[in-house]
Amino acid sequence: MLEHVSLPEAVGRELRHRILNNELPAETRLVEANLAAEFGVSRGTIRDAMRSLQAEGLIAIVPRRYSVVTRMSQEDAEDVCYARYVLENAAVSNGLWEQRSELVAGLREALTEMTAAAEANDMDAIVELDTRFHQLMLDTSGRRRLKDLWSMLNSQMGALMRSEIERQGIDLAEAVERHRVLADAVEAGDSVKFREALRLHYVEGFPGL
Amino acid sequence: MLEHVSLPEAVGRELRHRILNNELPAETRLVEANLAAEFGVSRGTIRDAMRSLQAEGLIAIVPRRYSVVTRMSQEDAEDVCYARYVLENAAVSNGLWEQRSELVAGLREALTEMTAAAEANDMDAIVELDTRFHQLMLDTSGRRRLKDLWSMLNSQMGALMRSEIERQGIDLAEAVERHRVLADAVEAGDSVKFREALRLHYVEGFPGL
DNA sequence: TACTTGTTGACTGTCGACAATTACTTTTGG
DNA sequence: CCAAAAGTAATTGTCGACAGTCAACAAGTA
Repeated sequence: MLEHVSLPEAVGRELRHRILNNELPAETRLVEANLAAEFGVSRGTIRDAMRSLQAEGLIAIVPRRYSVVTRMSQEDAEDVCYARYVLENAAVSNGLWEQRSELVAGLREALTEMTAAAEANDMDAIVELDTRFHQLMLDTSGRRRLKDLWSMLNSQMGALMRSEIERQGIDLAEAVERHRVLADAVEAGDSVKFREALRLHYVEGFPGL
Repeated sequence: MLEHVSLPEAVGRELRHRILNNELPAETRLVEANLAAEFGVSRGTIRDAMRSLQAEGLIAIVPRRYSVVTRMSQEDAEDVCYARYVLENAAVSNGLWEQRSELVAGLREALTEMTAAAEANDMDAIVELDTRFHQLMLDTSGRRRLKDLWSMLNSQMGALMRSEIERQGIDLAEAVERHRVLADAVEAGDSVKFREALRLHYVEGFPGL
């Protein structure tokens, strides 16, 4: 079954993709009329899409002025990672350890694909799989708001990971390994070990990958 | 200095107010054209405002169908409270205890006003002061994302408090007292006591007031 | 020169109209 | 009498145009 994708949503996806891939680097100004012409839609549609991106923290809208792609400072990076850490940490304190068998299966599958993506140096896949991996944990917690809030941060996290990886040339294999430690901790049902691994994942190893 | 209030923002405020005051009860359908006529603005403006309310979780927009005021279940209430608890708990673990003198002053002031509002049975003021009280703590933490996420939940929290207070006739004086315990814990610099008080505040005493 | 006061151009804010979609009602064929 | 099809009413989705706002520059004043 096909799902409806409204124009604003489609535009939003495209713009998000461009921002995350640095085709629209930080500080780039987004002019409604230009984008409208490029995509062949009305300005209202672009406007709508830009609101979403603003909510995700990818762009900043200065009323009556301009919209601009957000530049993330080192401090911002730390801030996003910390927030994500807090949410995930809280999520695993809730019902995760009871019904974790299927969760583990999902995590293992994601890990397998992630390993392959790391070998192929496929950045897109890595970022997407990282999202899936962590989201699985949030889903299992059954806390809807925690998951919603986490999702809000996700785009910013994606932007962060890409830029960090490209800039500092992070070792993808090591990143995958860190996820494996998390999955191991979940499988072992060791919440203390898990928390420590999560802390390392986000607070120490920087871009949370 | 004056600040600009765009039409969508003004409309959003009014609608938010109506929802929080149950003038627009849960399940009410919001029809763009009707609201546009009532406020004397265009439908696009209403649309914009409704997007904000959706982001705040106050209404649900079903694409191409309708928009409807959200009904919160008991489960939702618990869920929102828990998320708020998680965020505040994390916030106080960061830099709050170092520079807490001015924070305490702010909390005390809010408490004083809250006491007066409770005696006057002024619901609007109570809800607003509760927001201020808790936001002060978030602000002091210096973690921007935690604060942003917390803000997202705030409207839902307001809706919750009102409905709970009206339904169950919660003792306002006791609610104020619980805030006082929190302020005391901050002043004493006792993080253990604070955490416990916060847990009681949200997880036990229900609508987090 | 420094400081204020138009003026201009580029852009966003807002609007009313039309198109598309959905839900509801009526008709039609068995 | 019922089910499928066709038609209709209600509502959202999208658009192009015009009005409002701001930054930057030009012109005028001491």
